[in-house]
Amino acid sequence: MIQRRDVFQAIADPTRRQIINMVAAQPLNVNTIADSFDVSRQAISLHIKILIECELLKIKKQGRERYCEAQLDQLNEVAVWVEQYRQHFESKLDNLETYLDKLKKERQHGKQH
Amino acid sequence: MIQRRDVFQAIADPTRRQIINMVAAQPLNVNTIADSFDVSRQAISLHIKILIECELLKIKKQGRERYCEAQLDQLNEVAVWVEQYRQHFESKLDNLETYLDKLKKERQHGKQH
DNA sequence: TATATTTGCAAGCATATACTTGCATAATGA
DNA sequence: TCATTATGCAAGTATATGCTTGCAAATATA
Repeated sequence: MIQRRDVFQAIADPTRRQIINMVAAQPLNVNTIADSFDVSRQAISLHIKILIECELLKIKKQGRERYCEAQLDQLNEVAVWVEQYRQHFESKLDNLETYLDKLKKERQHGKQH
Repeated sequence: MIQRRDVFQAIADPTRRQIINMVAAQPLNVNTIADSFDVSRQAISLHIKILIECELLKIKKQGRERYCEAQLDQLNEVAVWVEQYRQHFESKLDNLETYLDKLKKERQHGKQH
């Protein structure tokens, strides 16, 4: 049994998924995140550490505070893995395609970078 | 710490992901799956049990053999969760699109039903 | 400067997880 | 019928995981 630390394992924990959810909406410092949970600050701090290791989170130091920002590129790995089975659970392949077309068009003449 | 047994946790293990991969291609009995791995049959049997509990696998008994079939509807939960953050990793959009095109072409003139 | 705040690090603990070996059960086939 | 095959169940073990409490370091504030 080798110690894993990959994205799949990172998002396996519901607390970590919730943390991702919070910081995806807006960057938050460690204590603010910790306050939202019943467990200790240390417990949350460890979750954050794991998310950083998996590069799902990055830290911006601001004085003594550390702001956590979502950095979810690595989720692409999960997306791709799941997508390959989409035909198995829905045949919504076309739907997704439509969705991607829409997204792409939005990018092309939208408010993109 | 409550014992979890959800889809996210199920796919967190690389061995289980590989099992899903195998049976998604074709139904296989327990021993055939186990033979593909270095660990004991029991270890694989437990992984299969977990996948069954999460309804990612179903069993068709055939005599004394138990054939494992992929039943990946539950992966939709993961797909939906990841999709909500797609805007965060949109740069890889084209990659996925290319991938889906490939999949679609395979469907169109492949050995598909 | 003294105190409060934000945070990390370390040690310790209970439970979960992944694995093993041994044995039991049921179906198949000689 | 008896050996073989496919499989599950149970007990045991090592490591991982998620958590706690205590303490230290760095920054901010009175």
